Amino acid sequence: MNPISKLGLANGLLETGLHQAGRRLTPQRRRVLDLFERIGSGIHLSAEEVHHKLLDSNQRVSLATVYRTLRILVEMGFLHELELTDGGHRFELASNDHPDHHHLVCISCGRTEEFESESVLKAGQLAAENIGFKLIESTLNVRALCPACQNP
Amino acid sequence: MNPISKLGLANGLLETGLHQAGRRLTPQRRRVLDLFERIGSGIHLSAEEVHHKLLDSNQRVSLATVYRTLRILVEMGFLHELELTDGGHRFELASNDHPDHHHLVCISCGRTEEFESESVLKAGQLAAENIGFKLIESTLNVRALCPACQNP
DNA sequence: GTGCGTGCAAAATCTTTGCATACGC
DNA sequence: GCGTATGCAAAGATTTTGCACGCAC
Repeated sequence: MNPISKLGLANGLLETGLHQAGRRLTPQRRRVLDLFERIGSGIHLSAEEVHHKLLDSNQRVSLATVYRTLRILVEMGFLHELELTDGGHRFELASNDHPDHHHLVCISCGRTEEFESESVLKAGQLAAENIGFKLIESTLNVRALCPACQNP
Repeated sequence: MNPISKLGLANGLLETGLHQAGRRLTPQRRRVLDLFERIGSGIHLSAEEVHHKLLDSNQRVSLATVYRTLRILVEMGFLHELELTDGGHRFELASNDHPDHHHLVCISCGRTEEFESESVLKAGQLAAENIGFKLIESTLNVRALCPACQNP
């Protein structure tokens, strides 16, 4: 799966999904999703960072529209919204290559790594079933100290 | 372990811990921690809610002090800071009865349940070790649909 | 052409901070 | 008494909203 085909695929899905919801495919919405696909999965951006990166590429999108678009893309499943321990929310591409990955965050320097775990998925599924919940997704946030911050 | 003895214990720990850090045990700090102990573990409050509940009990503490105190209590390990999917941050008592518990959140109505899982803990530990991180704590957030919201 | 989406600026939230006063130690 | 903590109000940071215009359909 090369970047070109992924990009085309996602744009098609984006258009279809928007139209089904009575929404429109605008250049701004395409620009936001394209940005995430260009930088690849596993990168976490804040709304502010998305805005700046777009401006850097000469793609003018207002910050308010970035916020509105991020919310829509999360709602449609193209992006995941992350709640790591620092301030504002961050967003990343919801990639099929890494369907259910988790985050390790260094509480000292903020360095973030990702990992996957089948047993975490199963444990979440089991816990949900036990009380009649239907699992949608689960994310494990591990707060830790990275090697550099363990030996200052 | 009854509520009285727990309350006394935590207040002693609070005082000792504060003094070790050159800080002081003030009525405001005691009020915030007492509130969390009165309502018990497993309840998640926002700063705003803490403030209102204290006012309801005729315990005047300014909102700014609530924020400052919550940060200190988290830092000292008396409270856990949660990042569930809705807006602001929430806090809960860090109870020894439930050392490492996780959260199931209904994305439709916000209903929140807790559960524990040894395998989640192990998976986080393993992932941290693999890249040389030292685990501090891990929390699994499961987004799901509760029974009521599955059958509207 | 219709009506959703955008940009702008203002508003709304949520949280932190500066400073004078109060009080724990 | 010394120096931290508080309360208040103002500032910051982040996110949302109202409105007129533009553009996707």
